[in-house]
Amino acid sequence: MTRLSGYFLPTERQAPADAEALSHKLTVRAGLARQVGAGLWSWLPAGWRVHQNVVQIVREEIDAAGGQEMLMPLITPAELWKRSGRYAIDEVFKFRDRRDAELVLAMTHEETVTTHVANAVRSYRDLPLVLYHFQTKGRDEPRPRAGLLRTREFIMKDAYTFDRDFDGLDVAYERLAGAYDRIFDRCGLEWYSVESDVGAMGGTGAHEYMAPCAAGENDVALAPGYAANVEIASAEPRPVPPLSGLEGELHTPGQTTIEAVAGALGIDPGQALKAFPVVTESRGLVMVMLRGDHRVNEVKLANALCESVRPATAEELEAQGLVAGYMGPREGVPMLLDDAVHEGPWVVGANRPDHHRVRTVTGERADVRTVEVGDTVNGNPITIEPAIEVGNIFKLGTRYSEPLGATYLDENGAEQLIVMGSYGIGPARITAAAIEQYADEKGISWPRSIAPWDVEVVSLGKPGTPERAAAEALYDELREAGLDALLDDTDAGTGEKFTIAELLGVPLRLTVGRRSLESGAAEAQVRRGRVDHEGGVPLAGAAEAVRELWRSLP
RNA sequence: CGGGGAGUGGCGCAGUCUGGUAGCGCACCCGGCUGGGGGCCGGGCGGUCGCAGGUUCAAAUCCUGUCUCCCCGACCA
Repeated sequence: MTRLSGYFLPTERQAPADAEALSHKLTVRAGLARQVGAGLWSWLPAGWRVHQNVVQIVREEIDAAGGQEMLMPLITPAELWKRSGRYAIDEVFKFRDRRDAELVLAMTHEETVTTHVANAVRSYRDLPLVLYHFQTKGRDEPRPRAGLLRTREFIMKDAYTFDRDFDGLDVAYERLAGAYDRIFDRCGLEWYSVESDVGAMGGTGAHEYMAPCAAGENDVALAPGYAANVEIASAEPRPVPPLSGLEGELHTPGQTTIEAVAGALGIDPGQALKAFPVVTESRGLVMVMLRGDHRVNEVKLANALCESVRPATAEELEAQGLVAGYMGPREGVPMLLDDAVHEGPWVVGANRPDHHRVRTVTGERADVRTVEVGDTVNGNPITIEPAIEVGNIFKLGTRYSEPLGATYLDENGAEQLIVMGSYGIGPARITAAAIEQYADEKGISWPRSIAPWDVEVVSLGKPGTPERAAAEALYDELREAGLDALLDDTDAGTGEKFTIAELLGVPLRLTVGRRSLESGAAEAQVRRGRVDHEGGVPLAGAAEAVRELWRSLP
């Protein structure tokens, strides 16, 4: 029973001055959520309805995939995190209780759930398992941003699978991936899954579920049949003609950038090589060489070298006789060539001021560049677009079962490590993504599956009038028919009611006023596209017509 | 963490440079009109200027310190 009079829906005509992202502005303007502190938000009643709708869809699909819902605490002993090795992560909220015991706000629940499984599971007969919960996560983000998009406290659905071996994990992973597909479809999002980086976590496979939108924090490379996070994407580079007409030493005074060198020599930037000196713990200085028109991808580089990298310092360069602005291959400095760098010839730095030279290059090769627009995959040019990560699935393997001692006895009585997967979804991000993807200049346009209400009845009549009575009757009838209806029975003016209805974004709006009484029908407008439904819906026996119309909505 | 910006009624802002005791629009309350796109008229309530200290006869305004928030980047299971 929801009447707008008396409902806590504080709308704003203007967005907060510091809001940038569309979903941030609309979340506040439509009275869905309010900020408490940096990255800390309260859900207001209307917003919480949306969140709950998303949660219910997720719950149904994870249950259907064999999930068993439970609940683990937000506060956890630091000891667990020290054992798993995650205590050192900066984003972990750490604090102490009155007895000075160290505690942690869980950022996810691998440690906790694995401990339970380690204690309870003894035999291969106890596996497999899919356990999950919806629980608040604490993350001390260095930079919360964009309203609900990146917060320091948020509810996540995190699921964990426990299997006897990697084959079992693959099966569970595929089943959960199928559930994820259905979840995002049902939520009405435009989405795709992309391969993602597993590097630091030591997993064996991972996908991210991305909802494209302007406020997205991730860049995704797309081509027909291909989607990958730019962090790890691979593609064929734009071809460049072989270098010709130049050889030997080149005088390039003051030309310290590829653009300057290419401009002065009249060559394509892709015919010169760029040097990117990095330092790793085990290798020391490594000279990464890329085509001049390409950029280093540090995630791919770190993955290729199997260790973290940092840029070399000026002192380290000098010690090797490398000259900033004119760096090139040099005796005694190991080189790593990007895959796009063939043997040559190339224009490269000569390692002395104001000089480049032409030469061929050889060395270890790896794909370490960032893809860019103009590259191709299977002959198709790629595009790159921003997206919100709304979910991720990850083959953890034994990353947690090993340190936390989660093992079982197999058929032969031999102790084996349990093989795990983890699967996260952020309902708040789904909510924000839906706003981002479908909002127009008037406000939000919810997918019907997650909308705070199914239908909004705008009553234009004053209390006591026949128009108002008709609106009330319609509202009652819709509710009795099982539709989730919102009645605007406030004494606001007509324009204000319509404006707020469009801001709030309920998928179907029915208007009952004088005209309705004359025609015997309530006007119906579909929020998506603001399309008037021809003839409206009859006031007599409206529920059936409304239900049918509602079913046809996006 | 680096760079930039901002804290003045619920929201959006002006006032700060050039100290003189706080103002505008919207919202809100009361009355009336209006009643199909945040309508109109009239009358009201509400802030001590993020916080602390200092200078001064006098501080939103000048000085010092501090807290908070936002944006870009770094970072980000």
